[in-house]
Amino acid sequence: MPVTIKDIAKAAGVSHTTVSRALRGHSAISAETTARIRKLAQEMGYTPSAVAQSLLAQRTRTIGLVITTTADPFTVQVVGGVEYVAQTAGYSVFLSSSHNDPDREIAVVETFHRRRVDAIIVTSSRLGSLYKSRLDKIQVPIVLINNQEEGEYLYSVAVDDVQGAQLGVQHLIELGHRRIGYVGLTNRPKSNRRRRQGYETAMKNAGLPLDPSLIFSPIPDHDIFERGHETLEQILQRNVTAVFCYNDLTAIGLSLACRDRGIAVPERLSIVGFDDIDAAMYVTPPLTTVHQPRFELGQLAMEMVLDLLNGQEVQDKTVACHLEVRGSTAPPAH
Amino acid sequence: MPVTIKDIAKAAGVSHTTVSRALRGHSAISAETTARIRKLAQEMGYTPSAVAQSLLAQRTRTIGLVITTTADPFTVQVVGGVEYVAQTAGYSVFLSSSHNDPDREIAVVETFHRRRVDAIIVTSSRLGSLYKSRLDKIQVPIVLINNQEEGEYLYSVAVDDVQGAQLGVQHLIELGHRRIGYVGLTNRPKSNRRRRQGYETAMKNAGLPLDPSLIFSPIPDHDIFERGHETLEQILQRNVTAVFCYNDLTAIGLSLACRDRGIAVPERLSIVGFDDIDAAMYVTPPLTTVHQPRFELGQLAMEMVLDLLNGQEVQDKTVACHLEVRGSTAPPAH
DNA sequence: TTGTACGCGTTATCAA
DNA sequence: TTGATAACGCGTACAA
Repeated sequence: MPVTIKDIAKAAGVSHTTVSRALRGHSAISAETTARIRKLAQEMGYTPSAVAQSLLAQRTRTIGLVITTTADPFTVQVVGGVEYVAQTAGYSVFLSSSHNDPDREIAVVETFHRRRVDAIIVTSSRLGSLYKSRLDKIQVPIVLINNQEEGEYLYSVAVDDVQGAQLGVQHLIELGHRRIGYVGLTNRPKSNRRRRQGYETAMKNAGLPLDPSLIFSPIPDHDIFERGHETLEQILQRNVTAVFCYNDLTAIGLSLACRDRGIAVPERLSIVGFDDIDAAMYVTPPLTTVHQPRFELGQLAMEMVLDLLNGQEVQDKTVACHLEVRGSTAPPAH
Repeated sequence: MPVTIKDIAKAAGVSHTTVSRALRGHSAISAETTARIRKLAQEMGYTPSAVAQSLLAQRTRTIGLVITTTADPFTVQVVGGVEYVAQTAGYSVFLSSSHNDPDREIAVVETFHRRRVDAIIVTSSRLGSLYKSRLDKIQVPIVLINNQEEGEYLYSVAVDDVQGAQLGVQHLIELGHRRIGYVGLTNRPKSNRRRRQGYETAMKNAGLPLDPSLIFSPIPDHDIFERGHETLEQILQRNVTAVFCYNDLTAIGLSLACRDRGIAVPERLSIVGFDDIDAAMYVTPPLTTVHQPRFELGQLAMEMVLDLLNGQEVQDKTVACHLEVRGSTAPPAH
């Protein structure tokens, strides 16, 4: 059993109230007893119980962080950002994985509620709408990262998909490409729509025509190799010199298909991805891609939590991406 | 404020004791009132407070996990393993980074102690010995991962460096290599000694001579490129056809130096690493390496914690590695 | 300047 | 079958 203020009180021959005050530097305690008690506390190895303090204060200085899985590299850096800000502000972080399983995600949130966390941060949830119905029960602010669901008590921090996609497509345009394709992903409808919108904006801004036949939608069920091959077939028929892909995995699948088929990247086809996952740097050729500031997303989410807990007004935030130019893009061949 | 059993008691016109019992399925409460109270609790959105339960039970069902940084890919999978087992067993995990800063590491442990975690798991700590002195204060089991410090209350789970290194060297021997070098790292003395021991065992088992001039020790201060070049110089003078490296970063540095110098890998020099970091798969050629079962390390550490909390005897554990054969090894040239 | 008494939400003991 | 009371460790209003 850890040492309590009562133990110290007994040892010092004072009441536990005096000990409590002395340790907290209360002005109404004589300098002498304060010093004596502090020395004693030090010697006895006293550490206050955050559990008892939490019960009394009705506040735990704790937040719950829900991630999909630690195997997802995206998630990991977000965790770093959240934890960094939390630690600096004196908050502790509960971490739990949902493994992309809605039931587990509910269970995790339930557990956080039992633990009386002061706030919850959720990354890449597929069921943001679920929270709306449970929010009256969990009387706690919930910040969603990269998951824009509307609704009261629901706050969000997200990457600027439109701006990011625009950046990637502009890069291709500046290289001299004119027939640029968009390779989407239908099982992420919202962000897919936004990234496609960024693509279209960039095309329009450059005065390039929007050709619907240049929008490709691989079948999500297939693995990235199959998808890459299928998409490549279509791309080759369309006489496209460059493509912007919904994400890096899609882009890498396509790049591998090109290698299989003997299509030179970037000479014959330039490819731009989105996310900047670790693999993007290591594939051959290294992938030009739109970088998501993951650590910053985590930081912002936690800062938003702190603001909310301080009773401040907050509004949803988006974070700008930047472009990582690598080896998968070049001017068109002819 | 969340709903408490007192609120329910008031609404049901019974004492809070009855509510507590009804919710916990105590046998001495009539089936009727039990049903009535449970229904009420459901409607009012009651969730018991783990904080209050913890205070009473003197047990939080919480553990603290100290990592270096989320930027370290090794760490991340360990977290996954710990969290998986913890969640299954009904424990919640506090996660905190030390950023390899001893002062922060102390602060983190101190915070965990304040939170009254039931146990602490520490990955890749450089100051395991620090815990020995603080252990009387933190009356809690501490499990170290990949950091074998001896001492009471200190438990450890670690990868089997000797076995792993042996595996890597055996592979080279089976390919037909006879002059095999060991590239060490002096700033990790303990694991370096064990991996070197595995190298020596494998050589001896195969009846090969142990030539001290085949042991290379790059200067740790230099970056991996410099180290790679320096080591390569020495290797070329020694007429070695294959090397086993302390870790993947060292191996990759060497591989890059080979590319710079026009030394063909694996034709002219076979290279084996240790760790199996993500990059190992992506470099050219992909690195043959000894895989550390990171997730499993985390699982074992948490299982050890559960055993300890159940009052069972535990002993330190090591986990076997396996070999990932990729493109950086081949039979010797001549 | 210090101490007494109470309450935070829960469970356990004892009594009714 | 149910209820009153105490306790976990701490902070605070009030009293001395």
